[in-house]
Amino acid sequence: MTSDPLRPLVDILKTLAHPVRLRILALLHAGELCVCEVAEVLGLAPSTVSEHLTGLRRTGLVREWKVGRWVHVALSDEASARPLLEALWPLMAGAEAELSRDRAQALALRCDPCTPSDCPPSRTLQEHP
Amino acid sequence: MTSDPLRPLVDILKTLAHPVRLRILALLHAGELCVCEVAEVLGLAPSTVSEHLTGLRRTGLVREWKVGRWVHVALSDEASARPLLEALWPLMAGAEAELSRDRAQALALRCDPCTPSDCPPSRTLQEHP
DNA sequence: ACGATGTTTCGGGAAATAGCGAAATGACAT
DNA sequence: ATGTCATTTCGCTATTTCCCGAAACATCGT
Repeated sequence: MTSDPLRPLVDILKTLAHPVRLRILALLHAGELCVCEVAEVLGLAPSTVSEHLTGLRRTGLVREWKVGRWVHVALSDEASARPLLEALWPLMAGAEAELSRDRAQALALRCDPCTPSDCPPSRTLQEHP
Repeated sequence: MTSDPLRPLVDILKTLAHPVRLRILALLHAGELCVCEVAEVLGLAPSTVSEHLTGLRRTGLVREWKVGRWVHVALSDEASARPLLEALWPLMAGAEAELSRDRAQALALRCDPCTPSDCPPSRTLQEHP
């Protein structure tokens, strides 16, 4: 009933206000990943990561699409999300050490030898976007 | 032990991620107020407002100082907070109707005839900063 | 000293959030 | 068809957040 016009902004800020979700966004800043890789890098249960990603998608910060049996995730390219994300990177500068460790681990996963059926489809992932 | 480098940023985002605290910041964008005026405008118990303000002060977004028996509040002018606050106003544009109603009510309070002892010391407050 | 007024702290109850494992779902491979 | 693997949904518990009223503080006026 009470149409609370601040609600959309509050939803976005609440979504941002969690260390795991910030780490996910920083990871995706280096390129797209699939859900299982994110879970592996963060050391969390897949169900936990899935729930975080649901929130990030609900607020339009992230987009997902299916590739075979994997779900790929990337930062949103919508006009409403871009400026907000761009404003976010400098704020995370203080955590660069941890975030670059995350990126390195994602990169390592990506390069691991694995059988074709174990390996999610190729995607871009760079150390320093 | 684990010194979580994202903690400071998460704290700030959590502080921002609440409609009441956003309304307080928007109110203070028009000028300083005392705690009881903020409580009156928002229609909340003074203790509730006090607790919100404690959070805002903890994260360096506002500053407070005593003036007689009143506590005045204003936006922080620290270098760390300024850019963040400046980035915030455009994000709140969608709630301009509600926020300007708040400002108008604060302005009205300010102009109410009141006995000297009931009246907080003078301060600046403008409709459109 | 006393009472009045503004503010903060404290205790508690309701609601939201975070994490997990187990079970359900969907897509591929054999 | 069946099994496997990636993902999501569900049920649950633990923790945190939010709001209030009562009580404690603090400051002013008389």
